Amino acid sequence: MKRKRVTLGQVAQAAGVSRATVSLVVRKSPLVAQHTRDKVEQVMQDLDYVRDIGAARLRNNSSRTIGVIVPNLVNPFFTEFLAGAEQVLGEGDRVVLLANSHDDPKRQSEILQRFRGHGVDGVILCPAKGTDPRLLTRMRDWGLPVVQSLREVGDDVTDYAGGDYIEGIRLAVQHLVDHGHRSIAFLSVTAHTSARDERMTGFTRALEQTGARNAGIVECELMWESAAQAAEMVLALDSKPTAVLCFNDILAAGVMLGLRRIGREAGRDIAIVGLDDLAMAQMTHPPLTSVAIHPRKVGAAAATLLARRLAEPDGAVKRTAVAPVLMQRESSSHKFR
Amino acid sequence: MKRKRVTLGQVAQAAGVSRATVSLVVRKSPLVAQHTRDKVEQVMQDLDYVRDIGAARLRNNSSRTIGVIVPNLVNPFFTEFLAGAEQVLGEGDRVVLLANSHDDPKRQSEILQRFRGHGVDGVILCPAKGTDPRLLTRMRDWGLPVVQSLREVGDDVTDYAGGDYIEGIRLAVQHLVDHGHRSIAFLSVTAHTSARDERMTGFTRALEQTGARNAGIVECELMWESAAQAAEMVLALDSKPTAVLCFNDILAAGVMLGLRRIGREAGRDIAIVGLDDLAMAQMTHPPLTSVAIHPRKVGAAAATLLARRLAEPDGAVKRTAVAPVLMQRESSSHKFR
DNA sequence: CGATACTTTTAGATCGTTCTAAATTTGGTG
DNA sequence: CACCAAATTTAGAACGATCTAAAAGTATCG
Repeated sequence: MKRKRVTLGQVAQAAGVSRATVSLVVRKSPLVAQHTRDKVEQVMQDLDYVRDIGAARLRNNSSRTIGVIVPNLVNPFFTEFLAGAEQVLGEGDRVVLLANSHDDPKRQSEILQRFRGHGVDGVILCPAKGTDPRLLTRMRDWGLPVVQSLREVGDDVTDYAGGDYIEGIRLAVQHLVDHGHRSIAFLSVTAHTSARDERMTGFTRALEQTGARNAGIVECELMWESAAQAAEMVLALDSKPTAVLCFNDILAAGVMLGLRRIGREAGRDIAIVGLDDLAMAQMTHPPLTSVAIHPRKVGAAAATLLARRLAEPDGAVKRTAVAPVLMQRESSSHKFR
Repeated sequence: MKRKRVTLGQVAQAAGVSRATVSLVVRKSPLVAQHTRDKVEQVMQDLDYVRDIGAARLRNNSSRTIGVIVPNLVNPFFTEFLAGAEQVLGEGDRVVLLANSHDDPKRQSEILQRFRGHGVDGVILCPAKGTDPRLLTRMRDWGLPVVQSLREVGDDVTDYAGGDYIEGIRLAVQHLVDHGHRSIAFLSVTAHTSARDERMTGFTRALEQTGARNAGIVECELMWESAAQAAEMVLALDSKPTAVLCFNDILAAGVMLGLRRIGREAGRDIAIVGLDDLAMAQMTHPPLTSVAIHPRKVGAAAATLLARRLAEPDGAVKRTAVAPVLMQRESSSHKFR
């Protein structure tokens, strides 16, 4: 029942030219005369010819296929990122091979092998936590171009696109200080990733710059339930924070929920600020002040970097940082003093 | 700089056997003697051989690649779906080619052509709104197996996996009636998809079964802002609904927000029930009663259906419906009478 | 020991494209 | 009209796997 493919050869025959000529037409080479081009294109239309990119790759080594590996397909932050990358890659007439590493380096390796087998031209990688930096040199040995994104292992060994969390946190802390807060706590996560480290340095640095006090760091898992439970621990801090800066919006939403459970209201009793500015930030109660990181733009930037790398394999390593923007809402709007 | 691929031939040479034998080993054929198998596998390890699936497909016509087309990569409902499909496909050692149709049939066609060019074994399709049913017969002519999912065009012409919205809405209406509601409004969307039609029939049918009154149907766009605005229209209905059933959780969250803006509180002044039970349903204020549709399970089911279809191309058309579950929360917990 | 029946292995064609190098056509010129 | 350069076209060998059909190796048996 499986329909047979229409091949270059069949088109060639029908158009009365050679296979090579049709191939040139397909690839829009300027070598072929206008009137043959027209004829061949007509025939391709008529026969519903579709070029077999796999067969082409066998010869010219370009599959127009990019592997994208994310650690979590349920986290909207990563799906926004993915959407941005897919968009740009699609516009470049490339196709996305998607896989979810579940933040597991072993699975991540398997995925890479699979991608290699499929002949991807390059990979956009949000490295799983605990990824061995040597993975990147192995990939270089394989001749497989990588762009890291959102997270990073190794030092400047690949191109990288990310949000600027250091600046993002500075914006958030500045905002809190402007509203009279002097004692700020940070709700962080247990998992160690570059994303976490970056935020931590951002936090200490911002405190130095503004002169506010570090009211303590509370850690929880990257799930809103866990953050809700952490609310008590935050309130129990000796330094009595008047504001909590959260690792991301999910934790921020969780902590607001937890606060309400114990009779406190974010925005009134304590200021809460998130990071990421997911769509949900506008729908929490109260609406959540958050720093927009624009994951979609980051995804688009990663795709652009990779496209450039493919065009120019030996160019200098490049980094792109998307500028963050503070979105002020009610969870931190009261003036404190 | 591009590293050369290790080929079957090189492995064969190093192991002192023919290419054909190595090919048999790769494909785990029982024909080859244990001791040659061991030797060859050792050599493959040593040389870091990776089988070129593209080249293989050229000969055996199976790329182990599945195209997945969703209309929206930002909507968590679809990303959960995607996660389920990716999971199952990955376990079957297949790989996902992902694309976003942005609910545009034209773009959807282009994507299909591209997928065709890449030699996908099959496609999981959530058809864009306005998809011409003839698309499916065209795909059949191409010999391209499809499973439709979540939405459907044409009548039983392809396999289909979806949530059972009719039953889901019945559960929701029953729940509301059990809590004393007699006059129920429906907040729907303007876009015409099978998903919408199914919910509408579900609604009328559930009303018949329970004897509750249709308090009117309000339409808005599929965005929470739009739903927030629709809140007033709902309250303005002549029939004074005591409960609103919403097309999905996004609209439900939006309408709760809109209600609060005009001084009403969901769960106290009016009951709100959503559909889908996204993660956000637990984080709204108040927490949202919703009917879980389990998009991840639907995605997994779609992948399973497609796998079966590939194994058995001429089997009977099959449908899978995932059973919905009511998740009762505070947005509808008060008893009315 | 030769015939028979497996079990393993293999040579060589093949999939649909692109590449290389050469052949052919076209056009201009003296 | 013969000749050279430029423009166009092409034959045939790749690419890396799998398939077919047949060859080579082993064991069993009378």
